[in-house]
Amino acid sequence: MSDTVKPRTSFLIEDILSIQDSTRFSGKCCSQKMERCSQWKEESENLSAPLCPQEEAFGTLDASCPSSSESSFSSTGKQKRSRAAFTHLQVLELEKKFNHQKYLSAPERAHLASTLRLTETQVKIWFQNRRYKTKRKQQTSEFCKDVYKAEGLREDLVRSSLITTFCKAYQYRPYLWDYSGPWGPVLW
DNA sequence: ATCGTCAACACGCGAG
DNA sequence: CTCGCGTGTTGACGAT
Repeated sequence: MSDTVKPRTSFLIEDILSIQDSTRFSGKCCSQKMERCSQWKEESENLSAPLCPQEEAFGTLDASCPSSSESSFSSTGKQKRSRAAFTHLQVLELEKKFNHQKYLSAPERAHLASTLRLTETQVKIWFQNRRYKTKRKQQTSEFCKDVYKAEGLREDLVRSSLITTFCKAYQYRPYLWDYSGPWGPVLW
C-alpha cells in the first residue's frame, strides 16, 4: 500500500530547502531559513546531539520526554498537555521515510523510532498526521482549482484575488467547505 | 492579543 | 479484543 515516490539516494542541504510542505519554513525570512539550514546541517553531522529540546531538562533520551516525564499541572490543577517539538533532523528523516512510503509496518516503525529515538507511538501518530495533512492540502488545492474554473478565472491571474486569499486562509480547514453546492463548493 | 502550526488526543470504524 | 487507520479537535508554543 506504499505509494511510489522517487527514491532518494543522497541528502543535501538543498533538499531541506526544497522539501514541500515544510511548514516550519513557511513565512520565515531568508536569514531564518539559513539559520535553520545550518542547524539542520549540524544536527545531521552529529547524530549524538540531543534529539529532543526537552531532553536536557528531563535528563532522558526518550523523545517522548515531555509527556513521559512527571506531569506538570496548570494553575487550575488540570494536567497540562505537553507537546514534544521534534528536531529538524527527526522531521527530516520522517519526511524522507514518508516520501518513500506512506505506511509503515510495525518492524519498520520500530526501527525508525529507535533510530530517531522516538517512541513507536510518536512515529505512528506522526505518519497519521502527515497523511491527513497531505490529504487536506490536496483537497484544498483541488478545490481552489475548481473555484478558478467555476469563476472562469486563470489561476495565474488571480493569485492576489480574494478567492486566493480565502483559499489560503482556509488551507487547513477543508471541512468548512460543502462540495454539494450548485455552483460547485458552497461555504458553510 | 491574535493567529498559524503541529504533536497529541478522541472517536468511530474495519480488519485480523 | 486489539490494533491501526482516517478524521477532527485540543492545547502548547512561536511569530507577529
